[in-house]
Amino acid sequence: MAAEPSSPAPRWLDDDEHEAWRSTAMLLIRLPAQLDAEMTRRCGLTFFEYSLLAVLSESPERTRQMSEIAAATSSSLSRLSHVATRLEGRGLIRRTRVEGPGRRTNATLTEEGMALVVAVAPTHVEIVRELVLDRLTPTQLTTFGRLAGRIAAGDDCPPR
Amino acid sequence: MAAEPSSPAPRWLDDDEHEAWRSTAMLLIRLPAQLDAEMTRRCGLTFFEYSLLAVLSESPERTRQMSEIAAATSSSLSRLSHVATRLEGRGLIRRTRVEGPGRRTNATLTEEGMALVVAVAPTHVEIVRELVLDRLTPTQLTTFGRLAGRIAAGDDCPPR
DNA sequence: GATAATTCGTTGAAGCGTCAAGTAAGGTGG
DNA sequence: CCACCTTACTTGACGCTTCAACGAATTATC
Repeated sequence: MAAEPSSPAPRWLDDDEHEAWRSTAMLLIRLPAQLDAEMTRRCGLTFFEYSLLAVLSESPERTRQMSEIAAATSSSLSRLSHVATRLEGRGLIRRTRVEGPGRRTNATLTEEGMALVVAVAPTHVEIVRELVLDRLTPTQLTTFGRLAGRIAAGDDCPPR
Repeated sequence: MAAEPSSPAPRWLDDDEHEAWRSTAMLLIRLPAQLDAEMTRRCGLTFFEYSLLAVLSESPERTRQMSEIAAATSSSLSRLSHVATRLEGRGLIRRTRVEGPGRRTNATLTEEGMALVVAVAPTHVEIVRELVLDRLTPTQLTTFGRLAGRIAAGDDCPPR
């Protein structure tokens, strides 16, 4: 469990970097937990579940192929499949095999699912405002979004 | 599972807000997963485990009370306790009851634990650089850190 | 000086995500 | 036309986090 293969003198963080990293780490640790907690408490859906339903609600026919949803939500197909099983059990979505070439599966938002998305959407934006957007000025927010995007873009993101 | 008690017309997001939120959400979803994956792969420790060991390594006597560690790592006491059990099993830390008033427990970094921290620290900073710091210019990084801190500060953080 | 309340920590069960393997449906090359 | 590869999705087992309940040690209350 040693370090990397022959490390060439580590570049330690200077004070500015250290401070920036501290704040960033704090954000990464706390925000997701807060968002998820509030969503679950006030909407009965995890953040990921809501995202999934929202993606479907914006899709033609409220329908989309599983692998497309996975890409849209940055999740593994496996995770999506598990969550879809649960949401299907709750009657919020339905899965159907797509006729034609390949082994494709579509997920469709049911009426109940659509009703739920409509019902909780206001609460969702409110939570996002409380915990993120309203904590910065519009100018700061734009700046933050652009920088966050640059970090997240991760030209790499190795083929997981 | 309806919306909030009598919602007063939701303030939907404008285009700028929407874009900022998209980037932020992307960051919150991807970065933690990437950081954890790299840490586990290259260091044999999750990010949280490393943080815990690092906190101890910087403490006097390499020792600190459980509840203090929980606060320092923004984790629940329960989570910390489970992780401590595992790390203790690996011989990286040791727990001892504190004599005196109250029911306090100290965690101490063992020699092996300290050796591991020293060994993987360079890899840890390298990962942080690759995935975060080196993706922005120093100026951008400072700005980003300040804004992240403002969001994460969350004067609220309701009594969970 | 018992009862209750507070603080601190552990534990077990349940839920969710990941990983590795399996399944399904077509395509490709020999 | 059959062995093999690729893409798309599912499944089961395992590990980690959370939640709720409990246990330990002291202090406050009556």
